[in-house]
Amino acid sequence: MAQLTPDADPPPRRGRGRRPADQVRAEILTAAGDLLLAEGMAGFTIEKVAAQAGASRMTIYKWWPSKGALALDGYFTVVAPTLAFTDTADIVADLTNQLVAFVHLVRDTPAGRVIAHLIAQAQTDPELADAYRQRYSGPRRALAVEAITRAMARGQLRPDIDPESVVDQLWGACYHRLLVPDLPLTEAFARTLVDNLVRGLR
Amino acid sequence: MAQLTPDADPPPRRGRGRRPADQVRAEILTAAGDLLLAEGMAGFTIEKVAAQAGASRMTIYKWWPSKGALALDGYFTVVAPTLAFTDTADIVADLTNQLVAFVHLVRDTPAGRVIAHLIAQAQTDPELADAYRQRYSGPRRALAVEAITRAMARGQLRPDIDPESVVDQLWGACYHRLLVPDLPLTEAFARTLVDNLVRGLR
DNA sequence: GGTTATATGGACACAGCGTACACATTGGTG
DNA sequence: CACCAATGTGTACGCTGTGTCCATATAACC
Repeated sequence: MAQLTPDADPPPRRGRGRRPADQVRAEILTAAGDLLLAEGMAGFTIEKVAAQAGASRMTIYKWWPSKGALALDGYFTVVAPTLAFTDTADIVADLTNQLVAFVHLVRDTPAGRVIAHLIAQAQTDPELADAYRQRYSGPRRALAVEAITRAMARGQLRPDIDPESVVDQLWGACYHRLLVPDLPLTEAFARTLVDNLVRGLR
Repeated sequence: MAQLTPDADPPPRRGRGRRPADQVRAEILTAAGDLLLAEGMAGFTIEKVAAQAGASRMTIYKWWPSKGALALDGYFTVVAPTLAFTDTADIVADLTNQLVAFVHLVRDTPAGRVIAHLIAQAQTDPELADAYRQRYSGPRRALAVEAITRAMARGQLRPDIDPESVVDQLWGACYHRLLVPDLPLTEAFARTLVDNLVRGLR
């Protein structure tokens, strides 16, 4: 996961006094991220994080206001958010590639479940909801919107469309299948989404 | 809410012995639905439901396997699922009307928050997830898919499109804004979604 | 070296879940 | 009508997790 050294099992035993703040913080964050990937938000507990980090719960409560805040920080610590958006001047190819990559991230790695659980938790945790929007969904939306806007300027797309709504119809549709899996989330599905939108249904 | 008689405040006091099973069941269900609309899944507690229904927790545990199951049953009891899909032979108008109605349901009634919380809870409650798919999202999807399929047969839409993906790009996009409210869920948004898809982006 | 900041262990009260047991009452059976 | 089984009720228990407080130990800083 995020362990550089294979230090394996829970840190053996810890003395009582103060330890370097940054070190403890880092250990808590990687522990939080690991636990999140391993169990999702279901088994994500302040107590477990503290135990796995070899820290005390008090320390966590001092630095993070809510469980959600800690989870989000831990997630970012472990997954190193890859926020790249390749821009090859072919908007259809770019959207397709980006969407297919997202589908694979969600389907083939634990990140999918974690994202689903974070969104779920955000429904009843306003602080997490804000943080998630500002630090994750917001930036990701912005990248897609920029790409679409550039394509509009290049004349590849109609100039009067609303890029934000397009984002919802591509990524939002995938999130929908992630959160309410009536049907599977496949690469073919991602390609169909782009095709539907670009060509139109008529 | 679901009270036919204004019997108001919590059932005063209850004797100790057995009561008619159906009656207790009904009282628990309306209590569950009311509580859900009032507080959402956040404050939805077996104990509160039992208190409001004037029943004992044991009874609830006997009949419902999980908190989610009870919540879903309660929700259906109170909202009387309006599963109508007007079919006026004009698919664009039908989709728009249906989607706009959905947006208003989600925005202007407590049902929106309840749906969001149910989906959230379903992320960590497999039984609820199954029940939600089979009893709610599944049937609703089916209605939209049928309408789209009929429109394809009538020649109003291309014959080679995948109706299911269209559903995700309309309703799924709305769910996305409900669950990750980066941007508001408006009637104009709903109309834009239909327009984007039908006309195409080029 | 002395002071301050901070991590730690331990204890507490509280909420909610899930279960168990004894008792009360109803519904049905004979 | 008498009895039995089914089922709701009250109460209590153990468990997990939360959030808070305290005293103590130790690092970091001046």
